[in-house]
Amino acid sequence: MNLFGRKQKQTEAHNHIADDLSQKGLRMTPQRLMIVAAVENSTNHISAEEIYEQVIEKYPNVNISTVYRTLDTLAEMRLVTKTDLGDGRVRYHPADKGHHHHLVCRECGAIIDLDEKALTGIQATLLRDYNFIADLRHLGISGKCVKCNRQVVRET
Amino acid sequence: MNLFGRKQKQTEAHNHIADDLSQKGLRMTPQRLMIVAAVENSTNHISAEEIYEQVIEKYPNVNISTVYRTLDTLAEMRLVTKTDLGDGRVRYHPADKGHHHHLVCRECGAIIDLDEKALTGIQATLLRDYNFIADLRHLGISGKCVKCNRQVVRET
DNA sequence: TAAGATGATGCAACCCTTTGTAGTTGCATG
DNA sequence: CATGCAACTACAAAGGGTTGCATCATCTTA
Repeated sequence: MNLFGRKQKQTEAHNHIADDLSQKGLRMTPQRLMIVAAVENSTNHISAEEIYEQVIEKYPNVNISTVYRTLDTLAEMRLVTKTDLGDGRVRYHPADKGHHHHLVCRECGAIIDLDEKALTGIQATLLRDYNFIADLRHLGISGKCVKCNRQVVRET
Repeated sequence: MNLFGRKQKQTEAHNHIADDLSQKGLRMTPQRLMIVAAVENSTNHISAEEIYEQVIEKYPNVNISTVYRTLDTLAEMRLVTKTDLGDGRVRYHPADKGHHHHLVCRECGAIIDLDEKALTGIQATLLRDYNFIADLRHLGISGKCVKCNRQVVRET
């Protein structure tokens, strides 16, 4: 599936996103085309820097601030998700490729994928008790994995 | 209560933290003394920049990287907590002043305090199903508050 | 098709934070 | 008290990300 979950071919995908953009009075530019393609073609989560490097290979005068601005725009339109795993750089992911969360081990850096259903309970709680619509897509939760915890126990 | 929840007077608090430090082979320095005092005296969450400004008033040649390194050390020792509310700067808080989470509205920036008990359920789930010890102290959850959600509904 | 309006971009500067490094401070041991 | 070692610090530089601004591109309407 592509970024939009409808068609297979990139050109059609881009036509579709171009539609989405123009519905909001925004425009599809060559820069945005390449940024969208980079996110779409990444197998897993991709960083802004990695997107930037892919883009300037074909279009060397694009600025990285354009990459960030485009990604923010796409995130606002809910076409991509931003995830802060706490390692100092934000990762991007096509929104239709499934949502999930990440358990990040503070010690060894291991990343454990966590199904999004695991948190639907608190999402409901927050809505009911706090009138708050929590956006838990691609949440990064820090902590300690079993392996690292065992090590501490051994040492002590 | 002070940062350590035992004595009232700062000097004693600092003696106590000095003990904690030296137990780990670390030292209590004048810089650390002032940084600890700044976190301790803040009524709510304080940023590194704010701590830095307090410190250099009395000790003008302290560098901000020392502030960051000290805060990281204190966080590792679980004496302070770091919270990323998503506004581009991390806040610090004495660990013994109670844990809670924050619901941050993506639209208006409102911050709703959330009791830490609200998330103990998923903490247990993550431990049981994923063998992961989640550190949910002072978590920042982004989303949309009722007020902003109502506005969108009205507009549409 | 010309004019105005609005969106998008590149560039430079800046913000917050981290990191490398060389020099210092303080502790422990002989 | 000298020596060695490890912790600590200031400074500078860099990293990831954002922002202000002037310019450019595109769209609309007449």
